Amino acid sequence: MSTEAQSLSPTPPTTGELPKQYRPIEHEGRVWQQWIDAGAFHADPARVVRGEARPYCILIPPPNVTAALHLGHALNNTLQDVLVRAHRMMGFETLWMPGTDHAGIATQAVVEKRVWQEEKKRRTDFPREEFIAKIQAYKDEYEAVIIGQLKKMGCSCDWERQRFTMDSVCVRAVREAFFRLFRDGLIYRGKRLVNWDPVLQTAVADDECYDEDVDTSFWYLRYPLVRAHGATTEKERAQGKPPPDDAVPVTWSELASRGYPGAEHHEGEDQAWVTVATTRPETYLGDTAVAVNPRDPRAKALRGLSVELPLVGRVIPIVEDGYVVLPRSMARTEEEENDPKAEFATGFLKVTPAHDQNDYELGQRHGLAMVNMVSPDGRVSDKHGWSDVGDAHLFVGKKMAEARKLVVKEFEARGLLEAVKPYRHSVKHSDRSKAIIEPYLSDQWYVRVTDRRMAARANAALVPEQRTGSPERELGADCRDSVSAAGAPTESARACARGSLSDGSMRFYPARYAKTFEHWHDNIRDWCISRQLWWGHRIPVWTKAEQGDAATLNNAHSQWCNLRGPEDVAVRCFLDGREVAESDVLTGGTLTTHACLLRDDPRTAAAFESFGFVQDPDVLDTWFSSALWPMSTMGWPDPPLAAKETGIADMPALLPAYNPSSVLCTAREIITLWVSRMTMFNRYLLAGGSPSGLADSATSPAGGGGGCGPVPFRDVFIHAVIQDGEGRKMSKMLGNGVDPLDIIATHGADAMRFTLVHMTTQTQDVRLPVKKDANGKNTSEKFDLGRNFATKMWNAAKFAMEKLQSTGGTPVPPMPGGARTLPDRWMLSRLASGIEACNTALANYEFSEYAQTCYTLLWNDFCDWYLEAIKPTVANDAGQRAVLRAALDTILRLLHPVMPFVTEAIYEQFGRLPGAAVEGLTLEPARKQGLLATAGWPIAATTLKDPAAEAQFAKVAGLVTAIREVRAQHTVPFKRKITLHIAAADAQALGEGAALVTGLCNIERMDPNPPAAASVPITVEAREYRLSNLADVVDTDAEKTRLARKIEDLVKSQGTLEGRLANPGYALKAPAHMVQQTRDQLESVRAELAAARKAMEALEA
RNA sequence: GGGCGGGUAGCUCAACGGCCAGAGCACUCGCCUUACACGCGAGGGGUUCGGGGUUCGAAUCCCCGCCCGCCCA
Repeated sequence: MSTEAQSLSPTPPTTGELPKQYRPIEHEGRVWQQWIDAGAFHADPARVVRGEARPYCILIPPPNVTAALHLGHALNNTLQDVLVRAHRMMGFETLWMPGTDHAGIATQAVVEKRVWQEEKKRRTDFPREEFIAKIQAYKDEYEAVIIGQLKKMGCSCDWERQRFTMDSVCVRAVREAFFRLFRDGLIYRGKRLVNWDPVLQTAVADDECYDEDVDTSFWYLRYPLVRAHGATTEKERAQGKPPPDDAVPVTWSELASRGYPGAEHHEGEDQAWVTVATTRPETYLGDTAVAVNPRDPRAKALRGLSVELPLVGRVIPIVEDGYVVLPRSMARTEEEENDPKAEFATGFLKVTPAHDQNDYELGQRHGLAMVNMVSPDGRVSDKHGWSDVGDAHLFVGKKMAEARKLVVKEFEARGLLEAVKPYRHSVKHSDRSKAIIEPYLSDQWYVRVTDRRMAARANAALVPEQRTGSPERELGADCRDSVSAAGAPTESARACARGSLSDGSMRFYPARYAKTFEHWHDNIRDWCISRQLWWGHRIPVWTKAEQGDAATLNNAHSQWCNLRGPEDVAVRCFLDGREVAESDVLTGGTLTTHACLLRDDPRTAAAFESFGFVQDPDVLDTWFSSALWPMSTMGWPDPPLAAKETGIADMPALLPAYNPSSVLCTAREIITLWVSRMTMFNRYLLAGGSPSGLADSATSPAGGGGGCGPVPFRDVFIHAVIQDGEGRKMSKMLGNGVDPLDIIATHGADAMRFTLVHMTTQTQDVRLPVKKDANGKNTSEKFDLGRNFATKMWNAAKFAMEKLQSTGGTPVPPMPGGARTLPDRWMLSRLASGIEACNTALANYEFSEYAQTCYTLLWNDFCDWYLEAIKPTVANDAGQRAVLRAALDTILRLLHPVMPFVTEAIYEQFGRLPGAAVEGLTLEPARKQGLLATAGWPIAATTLKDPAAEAQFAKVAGLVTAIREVRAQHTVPFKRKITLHIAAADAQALGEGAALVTGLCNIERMDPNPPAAASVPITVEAREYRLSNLADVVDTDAEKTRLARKIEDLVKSQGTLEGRLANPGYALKAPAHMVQQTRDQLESVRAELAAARKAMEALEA
C-alpha cells in the first residue's frame, strides 16, 4: 500500500482542457507522485534559522502500529493537513513531522494473541529477543499500512523525516530523559498498588481499564474477638517477631461490661465477634486490621481489642477510621443515609492494604502491615509476601474465584458466615485481556510528576487568560509579599498571582479544555512508568541488593563507584529503604543500589553485571517515549549524531527552528495522557534552552524561575470525536466503524476530507449515521456531500476553462481597474469577503466555517450566479475573462488545503492557461514545479470589497428569484421566452442588471408598457412588475393561491413589526439604527402588501 | 461524588442578546436548459427539551427540572 503501489495514470496532455468527468482514482496517484517528485512537502529549517521565513510546524500524533487507521485518524490528520497546506501556501516554512508509535501493551497483546492462534504458543515459550523480533515484524507490516493510508489521504508530511518511537534517534531521547530524571531524583522506585492484569501479568494504567457491572454478593463474615494480651505489637511482628500465641478470647459479657450496645443479646460466655461485609471474602487472607468508624457507638467498647482471622490465626488490631461507612441504621446525615453502601454496611471494614486502594490508604494512615497473598498469575500464594499461613494452606494455589468459594465454605462450616446478600457493582477490567483487574502490590518505577518542576510548570505553560487556578494555593514566591496579614490575598495579589501563575504561551482551542488540563495537574499523582512487558524501551537501570555489616557494604559500594564515568552513570543507594548519599558512611543493613546507564554501552553494563547487578526486566510506559515526541523527532539530545545516523543532514536545525511547534491537533482524552506529559518534559528537559538560542522568547526566560524550558506547542486544538448515528463510539466490537480507505475508493480522498472538515464544529462530538453499501461495507451518505462538491468544482473549472479557451489561447489583456462589469465587481467583492472569512476561520480552528465559506463561494456565488450571469458576455469580453480566470484561481487556492487532489488536477491544466493580473488580487505563482500545493495563498485588497455592487446585484437577484417563482408556479416551460413589463424608470434603475435579468430568466423582451393580454403581477421591493406571455392561458386559480399565500405572510410580518414598534420600551431603549431598520422594514412590507392586494383585486375583477 | 459538553426541521448541524431561526441531505413539484441529473429551478416542513426569571427584545443570559454523552475521582 506504499506510494509506489498507487495507481499512476500518465500526465495528461497539456491542452488546458479537462476530461468530461472527475474520477478520483484517475488522478490521486499521479498528483501525489508529482508532489513527492517536486519535494513539495519538504521543509528547510535552515531558512527559519537564517530568518528568511517564519516557521510553521505540526507534530503528528503518532498512530499506534497496532492496527490500520480508522475514521477518527482520518479526521485528525485531515485537519492537520488543512492547516499545514494552508500555511505552506501562506509562505510559512512548513514542517509536518510524521511518525508512528510502538504502543507497547496494545501491540504486544495483539501479537501474543496472533501467535497463540497460529502456533498455540505463549510469549514465554520464546526467548525474549525472539519474541520481540516477531513484534518488530508485525510493527513493520502495520507501519507500512498506516503510512500508506496517510499518503492515500493526501497528508503532506515531510516524509523524509519520518520517525518511530523505538528507532535509534528516539531511543537515545528516552535514555537521556530517563537518565536525567533519575539523576535529578524525579524517577524513583516505589512499592505501590497497581492495576494488575493477571492474564498479561503486567501492571496497566487506569486508561487501559474499563468498568463493567458485575453481579456478585456481599458476604458477611464473623471475625472472633480476642485480646492480644500485651504480646508483640503489629510493628514488631512486621519485623519478623512471631504473632502472639496467647491471644485470649473476648466474651460477650466482657463486651457488655465495656458498654458495647447489644452485647446483652448474646450468650454471655460465648466468644464475641464482629461482622465484616465484603465483596471479596478471599482477600481476608491479606487482612491486617478491622476498621470501625470512631462515631460508631460500638467503637469505644472495642478500643484496644483485636480479632483473630479464622484458619490463618493472625491476630490483627481494630482501628478507628472515619472512612468506614456507617450502617444505615446509624446514619446521622442525609448524605450518609443515601450512601448506597450504607445499606450493606455492618460498620466493620476488613482492611486489606495490599489488595485494595482504599485499604492501602487507610493502612498508610494507621501504619498497618501489608500482606500480599496473591501471585502474579492471580492465585493464592504463600510465596509473595506472607508467612503466617497457618491452616490457610488449603487455599494456596487456588485461583481467586475458587479461593472465594472455598473461603465462604470454610467460614460457613465454622458458623462464621452470617449472611450473603446479592449485590451489583462495577469492577475494573483490563482492556486488553478482559480479565478482572487485581489491585496488586509491587515494585514499580515512578516519575515524580507531583514535583513542582513537573505538574506546576505544565499549568504555568498556559497563557494567563486561560489560567483559572487558585492564586491562594499557587502563589509564587514573588507574590507572597502581597498577601495580606490575615493571609487572604488582596486583589492586586490575585492579579499578580495570575501573572506569576503563567509564564507560558500555550493556548487551548476551544478554551474550555484548559480547565481539563489544569484540573489534571492540580490532582495529579505520581506516574507509574514501568510495564511488565517485552515490547518497549527497556528500563536502563541495573540493580543490586545485598545485606551485610558496615565494612562489607562500604567495601562493595566503593567498588562500583569506580565503574562510573561521571556523566554516563547515575547511582542511587538505599540503605534499608532510605536513600543515602554517596559520601555517607554506611552502617550495616540491606543496601539496594540502582545504577542508571546513560548509554547503551555493553562494556559498562557487563562490568556492573560482573558485580551482580541485574538489569530491570521491565519496559517503560509507552507514553514516556510519546512525551518526548516534540524533542526526539528533532534529534534531541544529540542532533548532529542523529543527523549522521539518519542521513538527514539538517537535523540540527530542527529544534531551533521548530520547537515550540505551532499547534498540536488531538482528541480530548489525550489531554491528560499526552499533552500534559509533553508539556512537562519539554519544559523540564529543554530548560537549558534550544541549542542555537532561537528558543521561544515568550516562554523561556525570566518568568519560569530556575530556568523553565519552552512549551512544546503554542496552540492545542482539540477536535470532536466521531460517533455513529446513535451517538456510540465507533469500534471494532460494535462493527460500526467506517474504513477511510473504503470511502476513498468509492468517493475519493477529497470527498472524505471535505466532509470531515465540514463536520468539524466546536462541539465535542459529531455524529455520522453509518449504513452498509452494496458491497456490505460501512459507509455514510454524508460523504456524498464531499463527492458532489468535488464534482461541482471539476465541472465549474471545466466550463470556465472552455470559456477561457474560446479565445484560441491568446493571452487575455490586462484588466483595468475601472471598467468592470457588475457581475465582475460583485464576484471580486464576494471573493474578498470569502478570503477574509477563510483566514479568520483557519486562524481560529473553525474548520466547518472554512468549509462552508468555500462551499457557498464556489457553489452559490461562482456557479449559480456568476457563471450564469457572464455566460452571454464572457466570450466577447477579455476583461471579464481575466476576472473569471482570477476568480477560479482564487477558489482553487482556497479549496486546495481541504481538497488537494482535485484542485491540483485542475491546476495541472488550468495553470497553463494565459491570464492577466486583476488589480487588487494577489495570486503568487507556484514555487515548485508549477504545483498548486506550493502556490501562494490568495490576498485580496480591501478595495475589492464593493458594497454598491453587492447591493445592486442583490436587487437583480431578488427580481430574478421572483420571476422564477412565477414561472415555476405556472409551470412555464424553461424554453418559453416571456415578457417583462417594467416601468422605464425601474429599468433605468436596474442599469446593467437589466440584461442580467433578461438572461437569467429567459425573458424575450422588456416592455415599458402595461400588458395587453393576460398577465401576472409581481412585486419586488415594493416595485410592481408584470409578466406576460407566460402561456397560452394564465392559470388564475394558481395565481390566486400564490398571491393569497404571499398576502398571508406579509400580514403576519406586518403584525410582528407593528407590535415591535408599538412596544413603548423599544423605541426608547433599543439602538436607534435598530429602530430605524424596523421602521424601514414595516414601510416596505406595507407597500408590498398594498401591491399584492391590488394584484389580487385585479385578478378577481 | 466533582467537572465539562449537548438537547433547534425527518436526519446531520449552523445561528455566540437584534433580518420573518438558516444550510446540506431527505421530501414535494417542474426541468435530460449545449459545465455538471453527483445537476438546474421552485416549494413544503420548526411550541428551538419543560418550567420560571432578567431584558425594549431570549434558541442565545440566569435559576430549577428532565434526558443524552464524555472526563476525573
